[in-house]
This record gives sequence, C-alpha cells and structure tokens, in this order.
Amino acid sequence: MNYDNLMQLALERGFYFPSCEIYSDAQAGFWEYGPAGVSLKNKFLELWRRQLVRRDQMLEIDGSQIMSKSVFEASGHLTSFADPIIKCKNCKSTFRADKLIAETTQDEILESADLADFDKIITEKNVKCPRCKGDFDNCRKFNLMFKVGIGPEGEEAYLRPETCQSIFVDFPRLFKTMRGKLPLGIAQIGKSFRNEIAPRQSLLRLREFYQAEIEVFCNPNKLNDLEKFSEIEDTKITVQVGQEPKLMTCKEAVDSGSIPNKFVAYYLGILIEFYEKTGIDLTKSRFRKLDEKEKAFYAEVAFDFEVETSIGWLELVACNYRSDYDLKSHSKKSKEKFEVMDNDEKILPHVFEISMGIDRSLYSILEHSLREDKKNERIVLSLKPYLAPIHVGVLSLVKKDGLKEKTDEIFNEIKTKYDAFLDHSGAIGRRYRRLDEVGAPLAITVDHQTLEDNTVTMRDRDSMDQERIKLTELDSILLNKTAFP
RNA sequence: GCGGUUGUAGUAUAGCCUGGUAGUACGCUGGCCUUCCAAGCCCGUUACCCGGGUUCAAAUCCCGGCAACCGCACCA
Repeated sequence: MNYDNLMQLALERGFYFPSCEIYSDAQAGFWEYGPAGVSLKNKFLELWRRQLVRRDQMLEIDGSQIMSKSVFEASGHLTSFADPIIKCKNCKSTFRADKLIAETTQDEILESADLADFDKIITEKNVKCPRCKGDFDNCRKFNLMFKVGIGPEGEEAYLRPETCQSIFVDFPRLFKTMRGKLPLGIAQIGKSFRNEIAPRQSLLRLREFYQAEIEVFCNPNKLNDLEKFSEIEDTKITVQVGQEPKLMTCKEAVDSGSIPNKFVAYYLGILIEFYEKTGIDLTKSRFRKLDEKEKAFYAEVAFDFEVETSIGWLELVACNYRSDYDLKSHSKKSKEKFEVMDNDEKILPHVFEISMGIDRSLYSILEHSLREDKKNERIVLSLKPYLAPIHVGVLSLVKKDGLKEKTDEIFNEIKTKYDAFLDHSGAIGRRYRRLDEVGAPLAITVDHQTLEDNTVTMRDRDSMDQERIKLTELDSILLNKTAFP
C-alpha cells in the first residue's frame, strides 16, 4: 500500500489530519494525531521505553520546549543551524549564498562567514541571479529555529530544534543525584520545532514534531570494553558503508570495521531489536554510514537508520557520535563542571546519540502494516497486537433477546484494562471490516449461545478465523495476546 | 521559496470550458430484517478552501491569500 492509501486511511479512521484545517490561514507542516493515532503513538512509546530505556537502565526526563538563548549559543545552533540566503530583487528566487558563490565564482566561502563577506563577494564578482540575471538583495541568515519572546519585555528565547539539548544541560545534576555511572543513557520524548522552508508529506516533514532521543554518555577510552555487547553480538543488521548494503551480525560489523567499536554496535543492535518488534519490515531497512558532507555539524561518526517505503528511503533515526562537542561547549559557556569520575579516571564524557523521529516511525509502521486482502474484499492494518489502537472489538451479533445487555456487561468488565470498542449496530461483517482497518487484532461476538453457556466467539484479524472461548478465560486470553514482548 | 497542476460532504469524485435548483458512489445516523464476515429495503445526514471583484445571478469568470500534489532548491 502506498502513501495515498495510507493518507486516506489516516483521514477516515482518525490516525492523523491537518492542523487548524477549518481556517484558511493554517500553515503547512503542522498535523494532529486523532484518537487512533494517539493510541498507536502511546503504545509505540511504551515499547520504546521497555526495549531501550528499561533494557539499558536509562534515565528518562521531560524537559521544557522553550530554552534560553545561551543554550543555543553554546550548542552552535544560533550560528550553524542557519543558512545564508539571498533573494533576487527581480524574480524573487531565493538561493543559498554559499552555494551560489561556489558555483559561479569557484570561490570557497564558509557557510558560517559574516553576512558582509557574502555581500562583498557578490558585489566584487558581479554575481547575478542565474534565472533572470537580476540583482540581489543583501544576504541574510535564515535560522531554522523559532524565536519566541518571554514575558512583557519579550526576552529572547527559542523553541528547541532538538530535544537533546535539555539532556546535555541537565547532565551534571542528573549524574550526581541519580548516582550515575558510565556508560549512562539519558532519554527523552518530546516535541521539537524547526522552521522548515518547505514542509511536505504530512508526518514526514513537519515544523513541529516528536522526537524520542537517547544520549549515551561514555568514557571514550572504553569504547570496546563493554560486557553487554554479548547480548547483541549475533543480532543481524544491515550496514551500508559506501554503496553496498550488507547484512551481518553486530560482531561481524565490528570485526570488519563497518561499525567503529562495540559501544556503537551495541546501541545499533538494541535499536534494531526494538524496531523488529514494531512490525517494520527489517528486510527494508539499513544503517547507512554518512560521509563527511552529509553529517551534522556536531557529528564525528554518523549512521542513519533508514526504512524503505513507497515514497523511497526514509530516515527514521539519526545515530551520531557527538564526541565531547556538546558537554565541552556547554561547560565553556556556563562555567559548570561536566567532568565525572569513571573509576579512578576523571573524564569529560563523550556522547553517542540515538535520535528517533517518532512521526516518521509511526508512518513507516502504518505503511508496512497496511495491506489489501483482495480475496476477502477488505483493507487490513496488521499491527502488532500490543501496538493496536484498539485491542478488541466487543460486538453483539444482534441487539435483541438480551444480547445487547450481555455485551454491555462484558464490555464494562474489560474496558479499563484494555482498549476495547463496543459496537452494536449494523451488519456484523461491516463491523469486523471497520475493526480490521484500525488494526484491532481481536473481536469477540456475543450470540444466543452466550446466554446459555457463557462463551463467545473470538475472531482473529489476520486469519479471520473464529474460535469459541469461555468468558471466564477472556481476561487471561486478552492479557496474553495483547502483552508487550 | 520558485515553476506546473489542483482544491466540491467523512472519503473518492461529477458539474467548471459554455455563469442560472450542486449530482453520484462508498461511508455515517436511525429503523425494518437478519443466528457471524462490507447483503437487502426504508428514513435521514453532510460539501463548492478563504477573501475580494465582475454580473440581475459565481462552484463555474477575474484578482489575491492559504493548502495539497509533482518537479527544482532546501533538509541541523
């Protein structure tokens, strides 16, 4: 199934839809999650907590979305997270100043150069608009951060462009008070904000989006000294260095040098074990090593976890070895001490980050789970049961003869424990089809026999098979079938 | 941000060229029927992206805005 099929399902079944859609000044790049989308997202995040945060005994925090100017002076975002742009006075085309200068004059100019330098070169070399030969306005910086004004004086602050800055800033307190020991993972789920020039494709390129980030603080001298590496050494991952993706175990990846050390390999390993449980098709996934040009300004080594969908390869997770870039710069700017003791050694930890795009992950899960069952004329969302927005449909075969009342009774017994959906009306087949489309793995139906022997039929979403179960066993069956792995 | 295409119910669309009662399908609400997979019948429900202009009259023509799609550029 492709992007359009999924978009239609999302709109019809309440997974996601455009923000502020009733108003004509609604801007692109903002989307809402509907009831089904929220339920899926919550369960996805619960799985993330279990498979990464709990597994590795990480600390989870929830930081503020608005952060002070100093944070982004230190992090480099105020200067590096901006593009120098110039606009043609005549045809209004916009270009990146550094790229245009490089193309037309062969002069290399740093992206971070002063604005006056750009203007100077453009005047000296007589650079004109490549479209219409027009003159340019003065160069300006377009920063992708949203600036906000705090309080009546409008003090300068910014919406965070990545959640991890809270983690770096909070590190000294967390390490001390939580009795931290290296390596230490600190995790956070939250929203980040980027003023993208051209947001597009619903959840895939947003101005306001969710990230689930993990920053692992480590001793850079012990990157191959990691006992728990054995847990994942046989886990298979696809690594692409250069052009050819290769399937290998984590151990082979380290031995062959595809992944630089056991430490990085361990986190890529537990990440792939997490994604395996989301239902994403891992045969359509790869860790792609980024070359120098593609890497972020703070990254020393970077792997993108990418998944193939109907619209191409999508970057779901950026895995960056940020070295001591962040702690060093925050330490310098704030005068706070970031060094910690690792046994007898005093060190400034290095950071490896696993920066996950939640919205893109959810999109990929949905696309990989959605299928058309032509034989039975239905659309089925074959989500993992523990991720399904609705765990179980509770249906009455017909409303009369007390079946409705019996159904209500069963529903009331399970509704606080499971995501159950009660439905009495319409043809039974139609109700099953609707549940198939939101991905409900199970449906139980109350019929006349139920009143006699307290059994109901339980239908399986994927096979459409039915079996009769005792109501006394309903809870344990549901518990078992919808449990997280 | 540029260029092209487009914008009609919950979804998908017809109507637009040639201005005059906005139609269809699926869905949805309620009812009849029905003992398990989108059946049938009846009743009902919901829409012309926003603003301005032309006109006796605008979904339709014109201008502006916004959005979506495709391409270019961008993507820490």
